[in-house]
Amino acid sequence: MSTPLDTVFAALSDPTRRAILAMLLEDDMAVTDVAEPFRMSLAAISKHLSVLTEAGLISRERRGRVIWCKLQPDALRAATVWMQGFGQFDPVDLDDFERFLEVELGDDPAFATD
Amino acid sequence: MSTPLDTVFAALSDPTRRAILAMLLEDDMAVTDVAEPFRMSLAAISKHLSVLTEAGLISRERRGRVIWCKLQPDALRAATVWMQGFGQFDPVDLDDFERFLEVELGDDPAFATD
DNA sequence: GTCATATTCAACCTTCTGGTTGACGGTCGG
DNA sequence: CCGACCGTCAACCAGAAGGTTGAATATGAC
Repeated sequence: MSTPLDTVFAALSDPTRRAILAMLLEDDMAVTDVAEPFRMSLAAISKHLSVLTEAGLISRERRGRVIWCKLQPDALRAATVWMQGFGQFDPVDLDDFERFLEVELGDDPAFATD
Repeated sequence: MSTPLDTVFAALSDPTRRAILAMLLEDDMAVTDVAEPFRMSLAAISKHLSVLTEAGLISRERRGRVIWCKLQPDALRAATVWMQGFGQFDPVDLDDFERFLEVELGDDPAFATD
């Protein structure tokens, strides 16, 4: 058996999946477009999207030929409750977050920045 | 290569490790005492503690024969920054957190409540 | 209907994970 | 010094994770 918290944290533990979430923060995207910047097969990305869907972090909706991926940030709520219980967290400056994301993407070996 | 965020989220994805962190929230503990409530070997718990140490979530300090485990909640900061970037998080009621922990412990198949 | 596009499925491989057991090394008590 | 206790290490195992490729499916365009 695995709790929601298990699957959410496990989903977040992969840098490719976090990069995908960051991309979806901008806008909804088709699967093919999500896959484009990564140096791995479409099938691999499709699997990552399944993991994110299982965790409730995104939803997928078919419109015509295209499947659109949409962020579902509410799934992070339980995880946030858990973490905040450990205390002492200052409110976060969103500019920090932007910079943070850039560094993270740069660090993802599967993310083609070139 | 794996980023700090990878290892922190991976560490948190296991219910046994989250239970250990919750126990350490109360007080520092010796390894043997950490292991006591779980239905698994001491060696297995030792491995879990290594994972938590690698992630920076706890520290271990030898005093005499006994190794004391201590929570290092600062390691959660980067993860918290990441998650809060995804928005809309109300401040958390700590009573909720207490109840949450109990439910979580009850759900961990390796945690002997009997 | 046919062809191209969009996405998943299935089989496979390799590496990582979480557990086991048994042997080992450090430290205290007598 | 000796025996008991505390914790880790090493070897092993089963299963999950993350990637590949190639075939299959579904829809839209013509």
